[in-house]
Amino acid sequence: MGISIDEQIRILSRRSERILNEDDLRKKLARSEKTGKPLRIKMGMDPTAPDVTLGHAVPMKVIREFQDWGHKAVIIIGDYTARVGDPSGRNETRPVLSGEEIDRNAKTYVAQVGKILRTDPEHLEVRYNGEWLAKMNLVDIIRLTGRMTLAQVLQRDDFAKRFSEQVELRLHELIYPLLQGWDSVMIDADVEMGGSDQLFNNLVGREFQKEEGKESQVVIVTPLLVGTDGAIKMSKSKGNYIAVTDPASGPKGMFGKIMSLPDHLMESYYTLLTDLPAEEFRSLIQSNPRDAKVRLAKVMIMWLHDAASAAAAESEFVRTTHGGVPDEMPEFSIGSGPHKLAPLMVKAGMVTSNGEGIRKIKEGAVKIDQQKVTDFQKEYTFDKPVVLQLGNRKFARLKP
RNA sequence: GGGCGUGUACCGAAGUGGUCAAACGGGUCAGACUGUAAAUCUGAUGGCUCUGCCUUCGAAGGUUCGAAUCCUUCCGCGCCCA
Repeated sequence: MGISIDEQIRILSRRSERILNEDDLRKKLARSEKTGKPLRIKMGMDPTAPDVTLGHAVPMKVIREFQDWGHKAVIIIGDYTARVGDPSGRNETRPVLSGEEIDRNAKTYVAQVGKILRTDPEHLEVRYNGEWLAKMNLVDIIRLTGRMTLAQVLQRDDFAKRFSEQVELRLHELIYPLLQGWDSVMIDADVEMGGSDQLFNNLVGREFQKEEGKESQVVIVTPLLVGTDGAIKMSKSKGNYIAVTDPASGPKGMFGKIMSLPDHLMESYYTLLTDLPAEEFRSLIQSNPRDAKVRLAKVMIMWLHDAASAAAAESEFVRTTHGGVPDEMPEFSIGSGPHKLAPLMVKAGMVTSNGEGIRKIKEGAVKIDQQKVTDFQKEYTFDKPVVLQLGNRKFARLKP
């Protein structure tokens, strides 16, 4: 394998907010090296929404390092815990999904995770925690809850906060960390990865393993990636996320989303999501933020798509920001007309109502074949396809 | 079971009889600027056959010339006491 343990720790530290604890990790790594037995690196995924985001990608990149050193990722799909709802980092109760929704989401996870992780059976094991949680009966569950006190559970920051602020806190939410901890026992995790908001949950696993007379897992938490709003943690439910499966270009594509990140986020994105050396991107960010962001976008797309898509996304971006028109856009057959423009904009999905379309025309935001439209009452007849444009990001080809 | 409180547009939050399609903030969209879609400034943001009309303020009824605002019932939610 060739890399010293010191070197491994150094590499891991780039994305580690905390390692609990480092000595244990060193011991595990050393033993694994000696025996050739890979470590089991656990990460839980809550299938409450179908997208794996760049937020998940941060701990997953760490897992990928472990895989590259010969260890095994164990991804736990929380099909059962999703029925409970992880309250991490929330100040409100998470909605509980139906079984079908969860299953549907869970299925797509494996493919998405494959963009980041090695997926051969040597390096990846995917488990559903319903596998063992579904078998527990009431007595088992009551015993599990008896392992912790209320005071211990309320140490968790968001629980404590909600409790003291008199925000709703349901009993089932308190059980969530216990279930997640039990997962670690069941799969014999050596290391559990997660965002820093998972710290408490992961430590429960460490504790439970010890109680069961097993070797305790090491807990590594990564910094939380801030979402596209530049303010709060990237999360599916807040809509401030970039998904690993987002298209490279287009109005909702990775390139555009990354370009619209506030500049001050670039350093953390470079650090957490790329492997470029810090000196390199720091100086680029300082000297030319615009180019630094383009570079970031391209690196991300090369990673999650491919080099050709990255180049195409950039050229499309440059063209459209300079008033150009992209090669590809959605097409709509509308018949020759006559048509008023606002309803066409609705049909093309650019606006949600005629009124909004009319407003946009009045604002001077609408163009047909690059010509600004000013009269919202005017009726148009088309004998050949035209490009309808709102702002410089939304395009549709209208065919007679 | 008892008490207090609460339900307003995408979200948060004002409004306690007419001047309310409803302040303000956030978000979103657009305009200007910019070799970033960042930042900043500006505008828009219920629907429509758009200088007017229609439908909204948890639901249903009611009082009134007139209700988001008052009354009745119902539903949802929060906390406290038991």
